[in-house]
Amino acid sequence: MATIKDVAQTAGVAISTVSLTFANPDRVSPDTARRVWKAADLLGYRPNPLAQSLKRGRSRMIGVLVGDISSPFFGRLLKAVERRALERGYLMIVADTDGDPERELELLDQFTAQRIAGLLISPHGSSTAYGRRLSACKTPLVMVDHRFRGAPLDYVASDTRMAARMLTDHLINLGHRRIAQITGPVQLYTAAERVEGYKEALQAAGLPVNDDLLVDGRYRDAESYAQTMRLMTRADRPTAILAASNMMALGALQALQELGYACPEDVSLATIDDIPWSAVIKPKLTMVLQDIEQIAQVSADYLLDRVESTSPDKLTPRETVLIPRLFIGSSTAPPSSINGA
Amino acid sequence: MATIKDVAQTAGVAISTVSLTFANPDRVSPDTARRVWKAADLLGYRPNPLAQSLKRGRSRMIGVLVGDISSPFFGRLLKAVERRALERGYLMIVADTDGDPERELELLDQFTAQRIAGLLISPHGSSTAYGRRLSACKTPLVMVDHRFRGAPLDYVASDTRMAARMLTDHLINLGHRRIAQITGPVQLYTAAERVEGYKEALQAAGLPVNDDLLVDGRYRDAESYAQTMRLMTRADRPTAILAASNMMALGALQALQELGYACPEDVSLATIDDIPWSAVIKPKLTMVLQDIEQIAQVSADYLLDRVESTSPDKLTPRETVLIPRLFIGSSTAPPSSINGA
DNA sequence: TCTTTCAATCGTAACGTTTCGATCAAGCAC
DNA sequence: GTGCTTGATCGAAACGTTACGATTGAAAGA
Repeated sequence: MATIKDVAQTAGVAISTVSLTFANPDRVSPDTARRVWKAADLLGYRPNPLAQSLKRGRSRMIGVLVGDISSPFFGRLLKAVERRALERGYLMIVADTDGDPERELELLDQFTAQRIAGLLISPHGSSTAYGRRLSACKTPLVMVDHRFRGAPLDYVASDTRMAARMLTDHLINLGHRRIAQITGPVQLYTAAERVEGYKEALQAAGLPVNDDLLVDGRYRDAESYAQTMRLMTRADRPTAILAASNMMALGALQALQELGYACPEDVSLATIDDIPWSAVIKPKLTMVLQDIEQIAQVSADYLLDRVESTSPDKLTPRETVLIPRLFIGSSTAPPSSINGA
Repeated sequence: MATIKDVAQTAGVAISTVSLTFANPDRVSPDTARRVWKAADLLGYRPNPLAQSLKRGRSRMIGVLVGDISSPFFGRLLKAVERRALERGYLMIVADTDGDPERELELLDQFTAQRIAGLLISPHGSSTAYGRRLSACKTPLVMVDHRFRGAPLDYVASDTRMAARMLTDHLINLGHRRIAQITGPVQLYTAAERVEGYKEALQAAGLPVNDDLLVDGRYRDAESYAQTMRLMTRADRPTAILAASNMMALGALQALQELGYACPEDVSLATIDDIPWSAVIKPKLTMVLQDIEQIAQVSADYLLDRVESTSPDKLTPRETVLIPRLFIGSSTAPPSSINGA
């Protein structure tokens, strides 16, 4: 591959002049610029990003660290982030943490060793040691979807507490009194928020909060399936279930079907997050939708703005919390008189 | 960050000795090695991958270039590839080509400029110029899922022709005679193969191949929806539909539902590729499953084997074509007497 | 005792950039 | 003609490694 040296030679100028021509064309004479460009063109010159990054101490790559690459949410997020980053001249390097904070920190180290320009992270840790590590990171960081409380970092997500609140309100309005939530792991920010939103709604309606009705589905379909099985075989089984994620909604739905409960006749089901194939799932699930592409674009822009800022750490943390949209499907209905409160 | 120089200083040895210690510990005295390791540990030294890559002319990253990051197939593939690559000490950089060959080649250039060690690619081009560009690439390449005919490159995928054949055979065995296929864009390898498998099955059964029954759904749900609408409103409508991808199966299913056709009573539907939420979709779709994790692991290994080989281009191209598995759901049944042939 | 050999270690030249201070010639005022 | 300014260009050092040839010093062979 042609190097800057070759270009300099064929253009008959010094290496530094070639470099200058690309960095700041106005500072060389029009004639020189033309000669340099012609030579570069002729040789098919492309600057070596490795050399550039080494010199500059920073590469034109952003890292993305998420809990599960293969989930539909992150799939769409990654796609949109990659597109936005590319538009702004950055490549994307991604890794899967499996939701494990240890792994996450190790990957964080690997990424920063690569001198990435910035990192989009969905943080899964909760310990203070973990928090220290996050805050100590010198490369720009933006939290997306999940958040670590107390870390003064940019944060982009949709209002997940409100999402839970909207769905719970909806179920209450339909007349439900025994509403269960299949939650995520509560040490996770989003999971905790969804519990909060749920409680808020109940309290606002003057309904008691019954901890028995909060079961941990670990954000996984299999766990949710099992929890739903347990939930629905209890004497005081709920008349409505709020699944805190789409995967868990599917687990729950499957359990209901296998137990022979009709939805929404016997039990209502509502969920957070869109399901790609929601159109063909019967019943059509009642859910709150997030604008994933919007989250992706805003977070990528936050990150790159910070990256390109002259004093990245002096920027005060920004936050965007998007309002989700309630979609009422056919999976929720008033409780039947047999089961109703 | 500590550099190799700092380590050398605190260990009281030359820089080159530190380098040698990490590269080939047996070639330094045990005492020196211990001192170097201690110093490195003390300073928290991590070699700068940018410097290493610049010197070596190759980085420890692999690129992945796919048509749609957000599709469930590639989501799972990426996850497994990333894991395997990481195990072998490589990071993954990924980009979305949107199925556009132009974009693909541009990205290929960007990736090779980064001196990636190797590239996993799902090639979407078909022109000879495109083929030349692929073959001219000096970094190791492995084709996955899609393939460019005639390029002497490693290739990993499941036997997609057989998949189509299996499903068509199944439908024929049930008694169907008018079987439509909603195909992908036929200039794509996988799409063409799926058509071939379908034709093979028909011919083997002595049935005529009717080109009217082959409609292009472009591997997209919306297109498939429209094509199904068209297909099912014809006088000689098919009694069975084979959708060449999961997305297209969903589009077709939705169209059927909206037209009021019961599946499988009025029309059978079968599809290629697993659907993550197949469990809760009614009816349970008859489909062929591919072992995506296996594809991912084999392709990553092919790529890294080639990367780490001393003469990568002398290795003869390897090929793994996995046998898919037929799952018979409840979406296929014998044709009803009214519509039957 | 004098070479020879060999393992251990070292110095240095790359890899391809960027950046900063130095140089140079031309234009201008005096 | 001298001194200044200014715009264009240049040379060289640096970024953090690797790898090769050179240099040790001590053990081994004659």
